[in-house]
Amino acid sequence: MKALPKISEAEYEVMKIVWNYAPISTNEITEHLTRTTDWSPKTIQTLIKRLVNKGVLTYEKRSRVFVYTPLFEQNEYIGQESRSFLDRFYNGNFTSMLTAFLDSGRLSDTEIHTLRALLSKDPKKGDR
Amino acid sequence: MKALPKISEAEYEVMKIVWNYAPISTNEITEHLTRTTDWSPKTIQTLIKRLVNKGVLTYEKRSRVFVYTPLFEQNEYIGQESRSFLDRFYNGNFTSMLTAFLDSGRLSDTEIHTLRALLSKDPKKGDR
DNA sequence: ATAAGTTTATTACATATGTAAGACTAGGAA
DNA sequence: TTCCTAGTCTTACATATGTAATAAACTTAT
Repeated sequence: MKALPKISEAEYEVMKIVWNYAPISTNEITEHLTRTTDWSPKTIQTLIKRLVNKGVLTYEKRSRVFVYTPLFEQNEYIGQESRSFLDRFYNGNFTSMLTAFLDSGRLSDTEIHTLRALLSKDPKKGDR
Repeated sequence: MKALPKISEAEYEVMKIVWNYAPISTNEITEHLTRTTDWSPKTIQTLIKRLVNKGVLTYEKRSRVFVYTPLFEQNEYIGQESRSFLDRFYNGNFTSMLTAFLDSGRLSDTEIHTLRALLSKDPKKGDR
């Protein structure tokens, strides 16, 4: 799996919308984002353009409007980011991260319970 | 807890050394980093300077050399980064992250076992 | 006291990012 | 067919980051 292009923080906000509603036009993206941010439509257009240049989005021209589609799944991207995050801060070790979270008391008893339940489920076949 | 300054990727490499060996001089930092990176000493000095400007490091002058000390703990910083990472990619929800990892088969059976053991330990008193 | 050398400070420059205005173009109305 | 306007493309500018060279300053040996 080759490395996916890096998506900046602002660009990622755009992508959240696109992943959710693709294929989607500039105007639709803008509508969504002006509700959650205070960005000018011009700014949003710049971000979309950059995402196209980076190879994150493609578009198709529908009469006078462009309609955008992502070139890879959100999950793929989140997976890549998660891996690099774990590498950077926990030596690539999920266990270290959990330990740190437990030690810092950032997980509620309920959450701990949920996590334990998740881990006790049957593993998927073919993992080994 | 106020937000800690943002540390860039290259700067973080410097900080890993400083957190490990502080108080530490420019030269010592440089020695460590030239072993693991191909950065010029000049580059490393720039990074150190920026860390001081950002309020990540202080220094003390020992005759002609500066000796640096971090202004906050690595754990604090990793905690902040972890929080913002979880927010950005998993809606602040640790459980979602674990689910994603389990689904993508990125955790070995052994690791799953370790995690479960961790979660079954007595919780620390005073958490609730 | 001064020169030499070591260490710190200033300046440099390209790319990335946040944020946006202005120029250009093509589809649709007249 | 022509013009208007919505929509896209180009340009802009400040800050951040990666990467470093050059200038200035301070210690210490002479």
